[in-house]
Amino acid sequence: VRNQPHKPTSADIATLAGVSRSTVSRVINGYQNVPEDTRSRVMAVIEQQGYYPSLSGQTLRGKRARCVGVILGEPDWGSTAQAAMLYAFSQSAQALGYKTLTGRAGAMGTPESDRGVREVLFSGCVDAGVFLDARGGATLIRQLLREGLTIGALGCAPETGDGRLYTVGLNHAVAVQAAAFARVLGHRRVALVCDPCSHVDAHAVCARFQQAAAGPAMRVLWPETAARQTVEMQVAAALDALQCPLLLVCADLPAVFAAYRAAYARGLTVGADVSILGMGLLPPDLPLWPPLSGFRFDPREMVGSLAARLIRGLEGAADAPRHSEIQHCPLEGASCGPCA
Amino acid sequence: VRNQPHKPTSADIATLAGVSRSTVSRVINGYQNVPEDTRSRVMAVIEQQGYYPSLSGQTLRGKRARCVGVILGEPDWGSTAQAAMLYAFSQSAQALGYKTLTGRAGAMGTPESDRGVREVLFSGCVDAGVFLDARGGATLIRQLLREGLTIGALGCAPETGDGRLYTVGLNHAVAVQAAAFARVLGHRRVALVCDPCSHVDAHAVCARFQQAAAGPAMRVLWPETAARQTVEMQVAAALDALQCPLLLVCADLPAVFAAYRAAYARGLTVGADVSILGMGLLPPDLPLWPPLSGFRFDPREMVGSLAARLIRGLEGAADAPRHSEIQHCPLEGASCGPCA
DNA sequence: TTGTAGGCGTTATCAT
DNA sequence: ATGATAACGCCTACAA
Repeated sequence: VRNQPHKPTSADIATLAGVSRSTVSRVINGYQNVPEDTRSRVMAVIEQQGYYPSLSGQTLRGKRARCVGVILGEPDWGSTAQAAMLYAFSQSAQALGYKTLTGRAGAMGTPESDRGVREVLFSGCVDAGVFLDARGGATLIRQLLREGLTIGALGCAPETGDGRLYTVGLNHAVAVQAAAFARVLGHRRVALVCDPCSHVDAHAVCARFQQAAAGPAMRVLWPETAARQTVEMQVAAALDALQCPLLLVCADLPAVFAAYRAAYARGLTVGADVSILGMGLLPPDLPLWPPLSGFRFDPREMVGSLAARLIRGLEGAADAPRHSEIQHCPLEGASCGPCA
Repeated sequence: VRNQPHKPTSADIATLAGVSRSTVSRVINGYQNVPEDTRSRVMAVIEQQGYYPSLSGQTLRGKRARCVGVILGEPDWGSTAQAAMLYAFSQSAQALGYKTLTGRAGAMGTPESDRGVREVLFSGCVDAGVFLDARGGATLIRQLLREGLTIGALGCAPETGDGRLYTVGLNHAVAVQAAAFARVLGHRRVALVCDPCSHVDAHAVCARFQQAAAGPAMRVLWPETAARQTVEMQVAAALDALQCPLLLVCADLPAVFAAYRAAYARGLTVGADVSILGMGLLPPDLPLWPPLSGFRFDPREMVGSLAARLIRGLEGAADAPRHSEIQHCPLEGASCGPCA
């Protein structure tokens, strides 16, 4: 830290404890071959002086930094979701004794963004890098892996082989279950809604739903144009195209919000005129009325799994799975009723 | 980064460019006295080799790290609000060219938490520390200031004198305006709701509202017990104690959510039977129906102001204000109607 | 204009 | 069991 009067160093501790710097280091790092009385004498001085080893010194010397670099995605995109992930990742890493270093973000794929990423990952005080939104970064990530880095990524296809890429995905079977749910309730007119900026798995789950649900008994609306339209436009288009009662299947949080807003704005009753089904990464306890029905994945579980496996891998465990799929759980709401 | 084949150092660049390490350093740091052809030759090698200076080496040598340590508050408390602040702070800092290092958090005031804080701030690769929830940490912060650190803090009284403590607060005048608003609409029965875990300013604003509004024309309910009760309990108590129509003044997001939920659950019409007025740190575009009325402060503006002044101070500007007060703006909703 | 040398705080190696 | 030493990558005062 700059401007600091004098932060004690291991040399200060050594002098005060009447030992050498090596012995202080041995105490800090818990070496076995240091007798109890020496150890306690040194520790006393450390406590009393408020000494903390310098991370710069340690990493320079080649020690593990116990720190993960975090790369955020496009700032304007899904800021709520990304904020939750950043926070959850920091918490998970902290619980495992790791710090996180967050650096410059930007639109993936531009030279400027690549520079920002490398500035963080090559800073020398980071053991691995995590991309909270890897879309558009596949080339960069492969490059970094070739250069020997350990990487974690959200929204990125898992690597085959023994690479050091850790990934996590949603169990796509949720789409089959959601389609069955809609069928049992008798819905015949269904529209899929998904933010263009959403996690890649959201789009995959939509595709899977369409495949599982489409048939003579059910018409599923999911226009090509959805990938370029805001959720508000998608919802409006669905309400214009389909007759009530209809079902909106929302694959992410912005879609859910847009569906509720549009229903209220048009004076439609949620759960009767318009049914809303959530299916994707959704936080618990949304302040919606009526409460949301559907199937949700927990964002915290997702990043928690990534953090845990990545750090286990960093600690040397060879058996940390490179990829995991998280499971959904039902949301017992009232936003999706039987089709009148 | 560990396990990396060979990250090029300034010595490698020097050899390849046919100059000495000092010249490479001069190029990196933009010294003036290096001729253009030398500079471009060195830069070419740097680009081609993908060289990035080691942060550890730089900070060890005494250079500014351009990195701010971020201390989170209690994990379980107000996680949504805190996630938003962490994300917003990282973004603001990044925009100013600073990284953020997030380390172990914990209940402030315990020895274990102090250790975690110091581990981050004394790591040697941090120019300042920011507490996103300084409640309970006043002693520690004063201690750190005495030790010469630069600190930013949310929810902490500003320091008088020329200390290096940067703070930010809400303009309490919002309470006066909210009280006037309630009076104009003719409300006579009012209850204040505020999460016990909320930002300190939320409680202060509540107190100010009570002071500004209480009188023969208006009864303001804000029991002592509120500080120990969940927002759900506070809302329920208010609805039981006061006759409809009544006004719930909500000083934070959990309070707003609880108010809407309770109204719906009891079959009361928001804006008629129950009016809801938001007054505090609230995100924009909440998916509430009817939309929220009230006065909101922007969380991003708050941390943005803190980040900007703190970093200006770190950059050597003597005139960066130590404290700032952010202003509220109206929320044009329909959740607070005239009292029938 | 450029190179040389010393040191920032730490730890691994070697010698005692 | 402990101390001396070198090295990690970088910056800067000084010398050329």
